Amino acid sequence: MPEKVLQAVRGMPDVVPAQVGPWQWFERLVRDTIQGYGYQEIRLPIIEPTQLFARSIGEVTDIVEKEMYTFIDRNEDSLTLRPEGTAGCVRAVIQHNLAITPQRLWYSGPMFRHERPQKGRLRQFQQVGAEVFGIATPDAEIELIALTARLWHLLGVSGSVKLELNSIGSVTARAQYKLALVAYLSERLDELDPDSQRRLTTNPLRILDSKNPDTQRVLDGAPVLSDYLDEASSTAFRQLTEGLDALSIPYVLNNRLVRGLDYYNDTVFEWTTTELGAQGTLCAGGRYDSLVGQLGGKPTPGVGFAMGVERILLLLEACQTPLPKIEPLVFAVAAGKPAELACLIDIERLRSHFGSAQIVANLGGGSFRTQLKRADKSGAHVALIWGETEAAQGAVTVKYLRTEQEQQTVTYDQAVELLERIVINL
RNA sequence: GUGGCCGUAGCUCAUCAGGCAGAGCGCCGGAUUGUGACUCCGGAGGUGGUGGGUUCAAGACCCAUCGGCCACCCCA
Repeated sequence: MPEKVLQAVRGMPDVVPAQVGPWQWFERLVRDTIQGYGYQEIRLPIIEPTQLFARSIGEVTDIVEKEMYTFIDRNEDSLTLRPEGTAGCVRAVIQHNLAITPQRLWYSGPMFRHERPQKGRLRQFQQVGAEVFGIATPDAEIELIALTARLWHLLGVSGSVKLELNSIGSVTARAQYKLALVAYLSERLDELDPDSQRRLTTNPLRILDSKNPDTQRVLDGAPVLSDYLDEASSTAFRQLTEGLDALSIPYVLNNRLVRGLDYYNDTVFEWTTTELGAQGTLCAGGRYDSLVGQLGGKPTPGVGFAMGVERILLLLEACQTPLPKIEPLVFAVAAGKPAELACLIDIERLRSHFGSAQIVANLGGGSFRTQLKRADKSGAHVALIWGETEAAQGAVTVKYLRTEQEQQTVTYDQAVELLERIVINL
């Protein structure tokens, strides 16, 4: 079966130019916002030793068991395309001793999970994450949540997102709770859905966020995690909610929110939306005070979150958030040999003068009519015209494409002035 | 990984009781040989996702495969 057309790997789509506008806008906004809180960017490799993920995410999680892109390289080492960002970030922090003093870090890039693609779920997807190392107090959580809340506001989606919060306590508290939960659910084994029955032995806490209504009904009578929290966890959680109250950030307490990765303790949170169907989690995170030590570093508390960029972009679309348009300032039109050379020289001068404004040249010749059609289609504010007449008098014509203003034939310097007036009004 | 729906021009979609494929938009050219958007005229573009089967005949029916969508599972 000769495959005629090579196509992208399933679940790993291209982002074509027509779609790239929202990406760039989002990326800039996120970078500025995160760095505005004093977070520093860290750039991490896409591939890590398989062991790193097995040991951090948890051996019995779905991610490690069946979703990782793992391969043996030429040195016989087992490597894995990262399924999430925290593990690699922690590895780097340990390797470069970055947590001697408290650190705020952020990163972005592609993650890989072999799942069946659907809306808001891809095999290669983009995440932006932020992590705080060396801070054991809940002011770190408050800051991270405030940061994300600010982002939703800036993106114009704050009306469509909801913050869910929980504390899953310390390792020992959770172990005790797990016993109680298993004891309770074992009594009602036949009332649980098959998936939950299976998880009773593998990962009982995950039963809590089962979507099965019958299972949820069984859980109504189950022991509650918050009853098992020790003093320190309860105090920290109270301080967290007090901070959010002070900032008027609304949240919903969800004592069945447990999260899928094993390394969390105490705080876990999720920003969700109902606009995107089944894949409603936009951003999620929590505290992981034992992970650094567990991976061989000096015991250092950590908190962080990761957000899924594609999902947020889908939400922007659903909310019809208006995006700033980027259109060319100038489309340059020229005809006739001397005029083309004059144009060539002048548009380079314009680019030096106007910096980041788009100055688009016509390529490949064509009649004036053709070139002006291209100018119009480009969305440019003005067409600058170099023709025989202009060349003869060392001038250029400024033709306004978006307003009723008359076109003018002027000197280069005057043209720059006219363009500056447009730039100011943008 | 499981289940359901879907796959026709660059895009949005028609057609059909199985009889050699169409529209709108977009694109290119012209009316307007130095002036875009509106209008008019003309044109290019499809081995009907791919491979196989049934049939005199298949884009339409059957199977497989690839891809998309939706849900489950899981998660960002």
